[in-house]
Amino acid sequence: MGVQTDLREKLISDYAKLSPQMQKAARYILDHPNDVALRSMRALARAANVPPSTVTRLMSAIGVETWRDFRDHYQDRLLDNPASYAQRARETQRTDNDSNRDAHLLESICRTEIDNISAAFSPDFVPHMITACEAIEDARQVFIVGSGAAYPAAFQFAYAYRLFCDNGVLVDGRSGAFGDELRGIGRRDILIAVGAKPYIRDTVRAVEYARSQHCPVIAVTDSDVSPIAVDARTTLVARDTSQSFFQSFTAALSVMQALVALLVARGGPKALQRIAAAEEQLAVFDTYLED
Amino acid sequence: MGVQTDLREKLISDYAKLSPQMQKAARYILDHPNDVALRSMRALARAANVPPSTVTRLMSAIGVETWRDFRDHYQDRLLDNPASYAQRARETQRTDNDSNRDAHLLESICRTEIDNISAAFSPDFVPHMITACEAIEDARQVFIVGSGAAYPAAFQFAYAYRLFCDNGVLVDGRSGAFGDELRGIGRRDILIAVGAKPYIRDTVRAVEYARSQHCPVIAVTDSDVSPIAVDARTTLVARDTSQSFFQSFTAALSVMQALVALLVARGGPKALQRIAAAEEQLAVFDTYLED
DNA sequence: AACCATGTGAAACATGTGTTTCGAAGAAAT
DNA sequence: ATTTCTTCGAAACACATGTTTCACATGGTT
Repeated sequence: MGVQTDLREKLISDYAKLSPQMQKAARYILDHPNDVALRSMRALARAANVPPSTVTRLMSAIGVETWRDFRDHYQDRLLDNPASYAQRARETQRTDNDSNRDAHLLESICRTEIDNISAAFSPDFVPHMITACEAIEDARQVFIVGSGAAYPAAFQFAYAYRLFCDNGVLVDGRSGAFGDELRGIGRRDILIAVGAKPYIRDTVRAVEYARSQHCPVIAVTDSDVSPIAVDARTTLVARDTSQSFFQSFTAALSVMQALVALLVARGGPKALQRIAAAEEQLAVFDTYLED
Repeated sequence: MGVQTDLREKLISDYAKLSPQMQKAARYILDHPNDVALRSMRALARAANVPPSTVTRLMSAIGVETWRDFRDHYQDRLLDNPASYAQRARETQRTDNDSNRDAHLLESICRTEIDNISAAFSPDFVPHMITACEAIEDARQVFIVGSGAAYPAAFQFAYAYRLFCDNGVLVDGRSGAFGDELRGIGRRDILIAVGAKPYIRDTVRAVEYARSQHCPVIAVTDSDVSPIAVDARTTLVARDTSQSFFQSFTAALSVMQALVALLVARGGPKALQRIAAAEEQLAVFDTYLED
């Protein structure tokens, strides 16, 4: 029985009693354990935005003699836990009892999610993404529609977009019917529609309505031939392959986030300025917890 | 420039052409690859019973600029940052002219997202996930709270959970204040709280209230020491590292989806049956588009 | 023999490392 | 207001690190 329990636990349990700066260091260590094993103390301190002395002090605060002891602990941990996917998969398959079936499922989910995202961000994807950006930048109003499981992705875009542009409209059917929210949509607007099979009727109808009003559509969907993608200005394909019964909208969410990031990057300092203003406003409303 | 294939191969193939002392160093490196990642060059030289200059010479003999490059390579291997990562990153960095900046950004976003998901599904994560499932299965009511950028993840879980269980409550502050929705929460319930830095006050307050009512909490957050995770029954850490200005809740969404998948898997055929019923109901309401 | 070529390790070097010290700044208590 | 007490970061420190330099040795070739 080791005298020292796991240093990570110690760090967590003592966290509340540490001084603010030490908390910053402790938090960085908890969030980036590999940095402890692989990088120098000073480098870690820099990354955590803390002077080196704080880290030394943290060591004695949690009862560790020297940084070296601490680092050795993390190095040992790194050597014991091979992070390799292949190795993990092999191990879980080797002992296929009941408790490991869950682990195997999670492993499989993880791989699928990564595959989906990788596929979404293929090189062919870039020009479509840029086209979408241009369309959004030129639009008078930006409507976003996504129902059911696709709603999170639509919401995410609308939420982030609102922070630096005020011409976004999330069409979620909450303020009355879909028709109300889409009123006045036209050729100078853009509709971003998110959805995968099984396609939700409301979403498809919104797309059809927009098309009838000559409003171009950006489709974030699971296939180039999805009903959402018919006659779309651009189609961003985000696979929803899932290990479970449900579709996975992880890739779609990721694409939406990437779209926002790209818009901000193209918007330059002006966009950043607006974001700063929005953040300040949120701070005024006491939305966030102070550190 | 030719991308370096695995340095280990290079070391083996050139072994015969090296001078005796360099062979001694090379042999030690081949036998103790982890020493390269974790120990210093001088320490490795001592262990190999060779002066430091020999190791430096070995570096240039195998065409590596500096010991640091060599060590980084071995560190990446230890972390199992698949070689394809580094390779893809270098390729995109290579063509870093102005026209490709967007492509580079997207590439970088993709890599970060994958990192986040990988980190979230680490092996240590499995037991926490199982604990969370058990807590949910035993709970009378399942409250889900997540504001701002975390809302998509919370919504996603609530939406999917509703398809096979009817004791889920999404606390979104829409039907009145947070307090109303949390009314009656107690020790037999469970609260799933999603949030990352900067922490939204309402979410933290919901967690504190739940705790004050002795209701256990499952925290899906960005750190073990997040205010949301204080005294939590289980903490599922989902990093939100992002290339853009915004946090990325992709990993959190993925974790929530995995939680649902696991619950269904553990629920067995009964859960599937309920899902089928729910789907049928949706079909009755003409929600989906028929093929 | 003299000569080059090559292999080698000790020492020098600038920089980086982990730790300690010290004084300032602020809060808490008297 | 004065005194503790804590927290903190800059600077100093002694040592380690990766690299380069240089002198010396060895062995082979003229």
